[in-house]
Amino acid sequence: MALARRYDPTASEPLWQKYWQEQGLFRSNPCSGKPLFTIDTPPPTVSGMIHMGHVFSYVQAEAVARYHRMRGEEVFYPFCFDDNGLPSERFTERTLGVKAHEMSRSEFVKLCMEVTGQAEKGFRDLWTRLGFSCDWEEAYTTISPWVQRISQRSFLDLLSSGRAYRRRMPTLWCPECRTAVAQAETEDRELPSVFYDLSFGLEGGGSIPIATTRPELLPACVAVFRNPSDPRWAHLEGRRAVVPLSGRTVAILCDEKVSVEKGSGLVMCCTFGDTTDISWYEEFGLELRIVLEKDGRMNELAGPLQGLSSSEARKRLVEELAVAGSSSGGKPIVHSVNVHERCGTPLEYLVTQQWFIRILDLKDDLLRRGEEVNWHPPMFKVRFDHWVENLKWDWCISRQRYFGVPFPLWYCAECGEPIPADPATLPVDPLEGPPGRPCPACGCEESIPESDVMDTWATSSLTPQINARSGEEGERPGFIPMSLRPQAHDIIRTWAFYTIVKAHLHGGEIPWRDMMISGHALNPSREKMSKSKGNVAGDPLAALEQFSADELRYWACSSKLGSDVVFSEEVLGLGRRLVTKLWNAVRFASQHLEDYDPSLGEADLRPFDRWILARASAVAGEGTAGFDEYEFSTCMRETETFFWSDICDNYLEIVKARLYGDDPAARRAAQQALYQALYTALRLFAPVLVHITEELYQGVFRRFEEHPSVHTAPWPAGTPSADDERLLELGASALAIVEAARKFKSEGNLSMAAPLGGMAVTAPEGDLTGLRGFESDLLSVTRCPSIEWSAGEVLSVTVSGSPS
RNA sequence: GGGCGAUUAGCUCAGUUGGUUAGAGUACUUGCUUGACAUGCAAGGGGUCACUGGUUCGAGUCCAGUAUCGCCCA
Repeated sequence: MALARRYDPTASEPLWQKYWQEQGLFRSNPCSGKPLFTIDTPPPTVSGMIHMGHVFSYVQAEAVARYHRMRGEEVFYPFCFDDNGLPSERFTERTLGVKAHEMSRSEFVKLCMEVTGQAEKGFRDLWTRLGFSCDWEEAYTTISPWVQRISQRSFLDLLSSGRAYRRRMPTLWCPECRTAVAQAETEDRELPSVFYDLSFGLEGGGSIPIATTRPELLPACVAVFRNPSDPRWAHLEGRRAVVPLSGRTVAILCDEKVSVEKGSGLVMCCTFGDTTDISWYEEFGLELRIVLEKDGRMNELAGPLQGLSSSEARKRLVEELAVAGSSSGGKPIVHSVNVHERCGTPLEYLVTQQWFIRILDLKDDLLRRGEEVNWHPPMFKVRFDHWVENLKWDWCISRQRYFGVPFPLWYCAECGEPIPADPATLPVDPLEGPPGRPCPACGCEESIPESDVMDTWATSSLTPQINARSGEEGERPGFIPMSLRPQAHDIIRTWAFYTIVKAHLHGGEIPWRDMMISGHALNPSREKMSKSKGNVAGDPLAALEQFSADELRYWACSSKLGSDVVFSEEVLGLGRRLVTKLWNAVRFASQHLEDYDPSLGEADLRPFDRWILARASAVAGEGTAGFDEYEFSTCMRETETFFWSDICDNYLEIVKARLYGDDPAARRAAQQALYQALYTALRLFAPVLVHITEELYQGVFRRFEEHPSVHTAPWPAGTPSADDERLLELGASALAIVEAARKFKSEGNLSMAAPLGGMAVTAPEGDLTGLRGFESDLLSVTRCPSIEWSAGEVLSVTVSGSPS
């Protein structure tokens, strides 16, 4: 069983991945009777971007899965892909250089399937190379028919319970993607703009200054507002303003929402420039003047500007206003603009007909659900709470797009009443045929299919129901709430939030008991990596050419849960160092374990042997406590110290004399403790350093153990006894004696192998007997002929050199 | 503007409920070819725990405020 002189991860890692796959070690078996630990893996969006951020958070969750498997739990750990939806569409458009609206829906969907299928293969290869223990038999994609069926059934349920409603109203609209979007899909960006000073006329003579960043919305202006407490404009009471160029007149109204400090204290209200405009429109019953079309271009209300994009229109209008003397120019500013997170395009507010899930009335319920979930680390619950408290819109779930789950709906051609699909026929695409039943309201036989598709989150918020096969053949009762949702903190407002919404609406429960929230991987300049910023460092596949999977995993698990971490080659180098050290230490130990007999008990163990086992126990206890709180880095740190410092630097050096010596009992005791200590360290490292630990397990430990893999071996339980506590104290004192000897040699520029003349040790009376038990090992490790013991207040050591 | 988090050795970070002299790795210095490993081993130097107040016998830790940075939401 001699191990090679060097470990070659490039050759070994794929072999073990293949071995696990062939052995089916990670297939979950619901009939095993073991306690279930179910993981609601968030299906990554298939948009062609695999980056270190994915590796970072998915590896952390994977290590947790391995830990629970070793704890003897039945781990359900599926993998999956969120392939439907806008990100995939944009990815397909980008990859193939096509535009969705330039072809039929079915043609485009076909292209999307091909492109995402390719990308999914890339993901799967990457996860395999990282040594993931997910159950590929449980893989699903959100576009697959049975997932669509669950998603459509969810919609029909919400429709019949009155939660889903359709309304024509101002909605967030992306002119680039030409679809409605939800509040969660927007983000604020600081963008440069110009604050223009316009001059409005007053009916009956005079003029008033109005500042705006959006002069192109002048044709949509329906009122002017002032703050009622602003004395400057009190004289405008009851008067009307004249809109420049067009000469239309609009009312001058009062509202507290007008900022007195900003601009001139007068603002124009256009339908719609922002959410304030929407609230004024609703509150004051203003006229609706829509000038922007769904593609972001001006319509006939804009007169000569018709057909121009809003930025072109702005330019032209500013020129015309200058000529007409209605604008005195503007000053450049930087302000925060609400943009679509997928494409960065500033959002418009258009009046369109959309489907919504009513959630604004559920804030209290949702906050309570958030309370029921265990958040790790807890601070992220605050982010969830704030999101819920600040919700402004019901959840808009309809998208004027193509590659998504269709609404299972038609509308009556006569009265417009929705005709839901028969649940038995799901999944359906209404574009492919009629509903097969008449209008429930008027009996009319003719129908118009709904051509919108659902928001991708409407489906991916159902991952617990998908994993539970809710309403499907092979339904898994009692699956919800699942044990764990691992995810990164950027998708709390989307994935976590929507999933909690759906679990609340469908089952009146929480989707999972625990959440573990990962941080982000940062590039070396400490910036969040994002493709749009072009600052992505460390492409995972490129990194796997340079570093082994275990090294990457070491990096991902070396920081506290939830904190953002720099992708650092330095930390990867530490991982490499540790893997090498593990290899060398176990290789050395294995040379002395040829004749190891595990059946010999612990009766002959010497104090240092008992000490290293007590340390193993203590470390296992801390590692276990860490993993139970999803703090994998605690386990890694403690185990690394135990392995490197206690086992390698101290214990191995101490027992070398016994291992090489000719006292069989002393040697057997060292073998016993060495084996147990290393086996414990190996298992504590196993969830993270998955390949090297398996290689060492198979090469050295397997012939003494019954488990086919280190990853199915039992997790070392740490239950230090009272005796252990005492041993740890005495061991620390004994090591202080070793340290004194080493210091003596180091200061004398001597080799550690140099012999000493002798040592005089003073120790507290109560420790003396215990310490003398360490004597023979102390003498051999320090190369010292004898120790003179005496009682004293505190431990002190005097070393004398060799007389030669 | 509101909120969350961070600030500890040159660098990257630990520091549990307040309790001796604040730790690790790395970098640095000086040694050591020690019967696994020089990707190693030993020893050493290096910190006003961001700042200002407060509570306490005692504060890196608790409280209030300030500054800088990051993130989330307006």
